Amino acid sequence: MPRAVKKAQTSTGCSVERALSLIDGKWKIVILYKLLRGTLRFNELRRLIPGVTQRMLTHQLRELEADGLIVRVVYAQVPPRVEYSLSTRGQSLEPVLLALKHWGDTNLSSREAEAA
Amino acid sequence: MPRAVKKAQTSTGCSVERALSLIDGKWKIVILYKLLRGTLRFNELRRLIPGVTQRMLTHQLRELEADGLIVRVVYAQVPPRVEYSLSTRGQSLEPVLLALKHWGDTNLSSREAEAA
DNA sequence: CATCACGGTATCCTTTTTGACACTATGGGC
DNA sequence: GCCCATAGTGTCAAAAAGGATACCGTGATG
Repeated sequence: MPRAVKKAQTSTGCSVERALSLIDGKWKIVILYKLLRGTLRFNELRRLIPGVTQRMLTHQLRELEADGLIVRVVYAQVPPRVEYSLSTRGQSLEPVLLALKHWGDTNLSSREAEAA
Repeated sequence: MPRAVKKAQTSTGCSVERALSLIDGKWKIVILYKLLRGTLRFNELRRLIPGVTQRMLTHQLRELEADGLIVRVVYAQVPPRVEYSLSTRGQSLEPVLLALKHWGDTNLSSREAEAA
């Protein structure tokens, strides 16, 4: 998303905007979506999301973590092992994620989505 | 939102992404949100959304129209009169908009939103 | 010894988005 | 005649986001 408003900046003030600023980013929703089903490691996410680069994935994960939507757990092992999972707050996004998916499934039947 | 995926491009294929690409843009959600309550004219929207510039508002409205989410009606008058309202498809987004707002209201109490 | 996997970083470049600002047509009001 | 409002458009430039590519350390594998 071009970018939503900077972190919780009460412009129009509405919570919708603030909410959006947290899930704004080309991959965030997908990441959250994949994590709905459970914990995943960095490269598992990478494989589940075709097209994302390492840099982008790292970047988006860090932002999600900073916004308290996901939890990052590092295991001091070699090779490194880092697990990502939804935080309580992230889990509370489930209804939104599902509403979005439902809408997409219902109103965007692949290509013939031109009928207003 | 920096930008979601280009128009309905089945990357991860998931409908969530496609749905997002339609509502991606710094002002789209707010516009749709304002229109939930009914038809509005260009300058009414402009006044309701502080911070948006004429160019941006026009731009976002055109994209929403192109995606079939809103309807634009021009009255051949002077001064010009253009009314915007949600299309059927746009209206079907209501659950998503509300879920988002509800989540925002519930999980983002202004500033103390740091608790994971 | 060379290579692979893991989970990143760092750097550079391009594309996309957004913002600033000026300009337009027309009719009415003063 | 001059100014106002409406609903834009056009151009330019800045900022932000995203992508490509290379590199790192370590231990196990072959």
